[in-house]
Amino acid sequence: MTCGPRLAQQLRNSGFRLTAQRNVILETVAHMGSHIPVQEVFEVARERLPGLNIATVYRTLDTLCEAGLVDLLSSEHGLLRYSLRDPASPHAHLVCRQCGETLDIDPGVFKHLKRKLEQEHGFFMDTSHLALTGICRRCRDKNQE
Amino acid sequence: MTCGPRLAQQLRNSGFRLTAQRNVILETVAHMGSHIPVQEVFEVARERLPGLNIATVYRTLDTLCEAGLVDLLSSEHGLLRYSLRDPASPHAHLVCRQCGETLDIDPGVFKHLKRKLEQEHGFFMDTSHLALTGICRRCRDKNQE
DNA sequence: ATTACTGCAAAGACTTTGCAAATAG
DNA sequence: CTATTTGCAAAGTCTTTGCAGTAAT
Repeated sequence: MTCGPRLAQQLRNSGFRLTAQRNVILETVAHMGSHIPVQEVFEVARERLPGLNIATVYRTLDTLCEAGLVDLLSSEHGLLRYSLRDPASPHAHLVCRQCGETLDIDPGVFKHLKRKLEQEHGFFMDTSHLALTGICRRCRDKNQE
Repeated sequence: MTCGPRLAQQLRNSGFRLTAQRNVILETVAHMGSHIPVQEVFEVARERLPGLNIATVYRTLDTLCEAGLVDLLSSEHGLLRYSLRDPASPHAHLVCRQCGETLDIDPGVFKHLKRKLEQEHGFFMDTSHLALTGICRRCRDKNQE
């Protein structure tokens, strides 16, 4: 992956020290996509850094948030979930409330809605890392059998 | 309030017993609006039912979910939040991430988006109790000073 | 009379914190 | 060298569960 070093540099520019733990955690998040629970970051990162402690993962993700590298997202059920913040390709997710599958979509579909909310309510909607809940086709078909 | 008895009846029709605790909790949720954390339901309900235990509130809200009377929502930070499900007037919220103010809006604005997601991704979006994050006009103006 | 429901207390899950040892800069 | 960061363990929060007593039907 090419974004690892770039992100690490970005972290240093924010005045944080670059440690092995932060490096691995950052790369882990970068590889795992979006809406990742802390526990999963921990499990994957620990494979590369066996001594890693989960408290460090919590602290590091918080640090990465401060540095603007990841975002803390709202979650379906009391768990902290993070996503890599990627200004180059903002995106949104469709999460099936039945099977949990998530689809990444282009946030272009929100243009119409966004404009409408601005005009009608003076509200400027965040369209990056938005997660919409619903039912995917497969589950829906299954339910109708 | 006129919806109390109606909701209680609905609970019974789902095969659950109607107890004082459930009655009070149901009315509490009905009065408190949306995105209410469990702890707040507990505090308000306990004023009317001093012996009430918070475990009962957790269990009851779960029951009310099963009965389809309330919805469990996704929350900004590891807390369970519920909203009354009101089939007569589904609605969505615009939440300002800066001042926290929430605006209730008509879910009609999602029609276009909903259709698009169905056509392009086979995804059937939930449009009741949706909460969108963004910046309200007031905060935005303030930020630009 | 039955069976579901509640309160209590204890356990569980997730997250945060204090502190001494380790390490980046 | 110095200030940050880490691992560990302990504490803190929020949520769930077992069980005996209570109440709804």
